[in-house]
Amino acid sequence: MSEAKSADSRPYHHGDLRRALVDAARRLLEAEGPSALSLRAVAREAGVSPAAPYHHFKDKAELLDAVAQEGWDILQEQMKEAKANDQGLHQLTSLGIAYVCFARENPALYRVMYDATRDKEALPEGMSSDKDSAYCMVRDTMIEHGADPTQEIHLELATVAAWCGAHGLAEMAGFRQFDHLKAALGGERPFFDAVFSHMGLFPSSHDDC
Amino acid sequence: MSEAKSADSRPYHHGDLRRALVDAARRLLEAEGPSALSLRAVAREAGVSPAAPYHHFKDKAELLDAVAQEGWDILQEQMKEAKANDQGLHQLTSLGIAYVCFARENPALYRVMYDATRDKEALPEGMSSDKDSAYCMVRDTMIEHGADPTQEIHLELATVAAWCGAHGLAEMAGFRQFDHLKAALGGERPFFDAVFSHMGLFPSSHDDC
DNA sequence: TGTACATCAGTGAACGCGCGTTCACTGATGTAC
DNA sequence: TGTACATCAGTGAACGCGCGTTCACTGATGTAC
Repeated sequence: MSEAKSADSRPYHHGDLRRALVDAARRLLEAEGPSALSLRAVAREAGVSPAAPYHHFKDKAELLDAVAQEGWDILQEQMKEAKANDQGLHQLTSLGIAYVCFARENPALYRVMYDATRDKEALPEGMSSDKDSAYCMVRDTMIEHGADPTQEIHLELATVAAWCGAHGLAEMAGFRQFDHLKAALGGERPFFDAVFSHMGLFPSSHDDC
Repeated sequence: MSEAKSADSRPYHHGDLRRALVDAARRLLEAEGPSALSLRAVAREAGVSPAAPYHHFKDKAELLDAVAQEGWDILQEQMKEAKANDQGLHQLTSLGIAYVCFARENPALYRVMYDATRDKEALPEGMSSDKDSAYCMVRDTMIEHGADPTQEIHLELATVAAWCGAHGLAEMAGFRQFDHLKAALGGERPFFDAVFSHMGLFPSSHDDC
């Protein structure tokens, strides 16, 4: 797992240690879980002394922020792709499935993404009012599919409701209790699809079959 | 905050240290957050030596389990009460609101309740198949209100969808981003109600006004 | 009623550990002349 | 083209800390006779 190279193969100066540290953090995260994510462990994983990260991050929290930020970037990228690969009413469900799949494939990263914001009492990056934030992508998709953009409160509530459903499913998806449902429905994605279709907001991709 | 009493006011034997430790843990939890919940801190808060808890719990995890268990008990109690105080279609929304309010009032406890199960890869207590589990309460309420109990998969999916929505909202409810929505709607409970009503599964208590 | 004794539930000191962070340092790099 | 020097990005040892857990202990309690 470790990226540490033998002493003579790596030059004294790293090149892009900041990048390497964030990568190391992500590797550690998925291999050992969020509780293993100490600054020292990240430095170790990157093959560097415990003091080295301080040339790139003010403190541990700043490193975690960078990791979380990258998580949101990737999630948004994957949602964008999912939306582009689908049309019509299914787009909203595709966004939801992309969201939940991301969380399933990167459970520890997903956790860090929310923890980083909870500690700061700030917004998760993905829910900011930036045009490309994941949150705005969901809201805009709703508008494209007929939600009335002038009914602001209604629109926001619908977006929040969808987001809550997706976040809830993302955190629950791993419970064993659902194994038989996944089996009965033919896999994880059909399971997600079916749960979304029961949420009212998300048209199921099977509704029109 | 500390329950420690002066040396001569507390007898050498505590009486019910197990109880006192769980209480101390809950106090610590809400005052300092989940990260402050060490075994030593709990013992300190209970006014007892760091070794004392080992006469009542095998290790730290077992204490945490007891705390989580108590959390589920309280949540289930509050949901039961909420259901009893409401009738008809609103019952489901009442359950949801009780759930989210509990999480809002005990955010750190709520976190521990889910963390304790994640670590064991087991089910959360509240989602067990016990007759009085919170999960079964939601499912049974759906049946009472017309869901077809013979369509097992459909019924389970609907319950899961509702649970996901509630969990998601429970974790999001504190974000500042929603302050203006809460204000516009007249408080937290109306906000929760409105989000639930956008989830399709939960009839809003305003739908028939 | 009094006493010996087993059991239970505490104490407090100690263990080894990994953590975040700081510090004086040094090796590599790039720029001015 | 060569050299002096400032700057940057690493090192490795050290700091103090709080943690979970163990250990030999001791004070209080309850029971048998």
